[in-house]
Amino acid sequence: MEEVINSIRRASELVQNLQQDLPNLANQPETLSLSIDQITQAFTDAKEKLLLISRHTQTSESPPMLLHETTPQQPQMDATLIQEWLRSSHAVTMDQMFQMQLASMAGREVEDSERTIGSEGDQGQGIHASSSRPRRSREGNQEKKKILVPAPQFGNTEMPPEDGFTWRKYGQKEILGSKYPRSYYRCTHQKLYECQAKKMVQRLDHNANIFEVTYRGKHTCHMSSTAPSSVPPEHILVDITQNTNTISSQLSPSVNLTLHPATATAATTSARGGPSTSRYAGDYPVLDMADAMFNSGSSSGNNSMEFLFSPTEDKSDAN
DNA sequence: TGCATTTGACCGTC
DNA sequence: GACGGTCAAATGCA
Repeated sequence: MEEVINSIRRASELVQNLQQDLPNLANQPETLSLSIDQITQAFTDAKEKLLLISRHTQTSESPPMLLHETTPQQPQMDATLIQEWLRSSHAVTMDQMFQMQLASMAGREVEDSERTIGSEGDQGQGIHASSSRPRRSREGNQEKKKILVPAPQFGNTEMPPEDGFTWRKYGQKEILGSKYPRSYYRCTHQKLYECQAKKMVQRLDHNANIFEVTYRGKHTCHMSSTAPSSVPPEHILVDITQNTNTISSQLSPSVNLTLHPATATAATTSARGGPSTSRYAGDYPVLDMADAMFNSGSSSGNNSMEFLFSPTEDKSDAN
């Protein structure tokens, strides 16, 4: 543990040095980049050591545990951070993840106030004043789950990392007081499977590298036997439809993302590859892979590599 | 040809 | 009336 602390101290020192030298380094991008790399490396070292300690503790003291079943204490925060990092396909650096953590903590205040607003209840019950176009009532009391997701550094940085579902963009809106527009997505299979899941994506004003993603509604597209993914991502459905407050009060959603071995398969990309469309065969494949690597002794009893490369399911989309 | 994205307009809520 | 969420025609792409 001492090594971890030393690594963190070293990283902190580097950050302080960088802050002091920032005015001088502003014209030296290469030096600046090098400095950032050093900081990143220091934090990464600390994280890796923490991970090792965490693994050791977990295997020696307690049975494997689903992450969301743990209490949001410090070790859990670390695991969350690492998971977020893994989930972003290493597209963000570890120090960005720390930024995210800070941003997320700041976001709690927003969510607290939102909770108040959300609890006002649904007043619209599908009464449409207009006859020109049938419209759905606003789902005011629908459970929401707000999360912060790092923007990829490579590829399409306009979109947050894929989240295991396929989404179709149906709108974009400039939001008052926000620098960046909010994008609206619904499940690709909304019509086919009457899937009501939706999400809104918006960059944070103060940190364009982080997306605030708000999920609403349940994914029902996995319930059908003919559904595109044969395994219902139950853990995610639960997260979306419940515990809005609980989830919001924690660091990030990944705290609550149960790693379901049965859902893990290699990731595939859309044949059409639309920028906002993500198609994972399973859910959070990167997380699953990490789970396989780090928690291979889980209660499932499956060989971790077997579940990673399970040949059992062709999860290609029904599109 | 079919599906996804864009974008202006529409509509409900406050 | 302002704002946010949604619709749907137009457009793009493979």
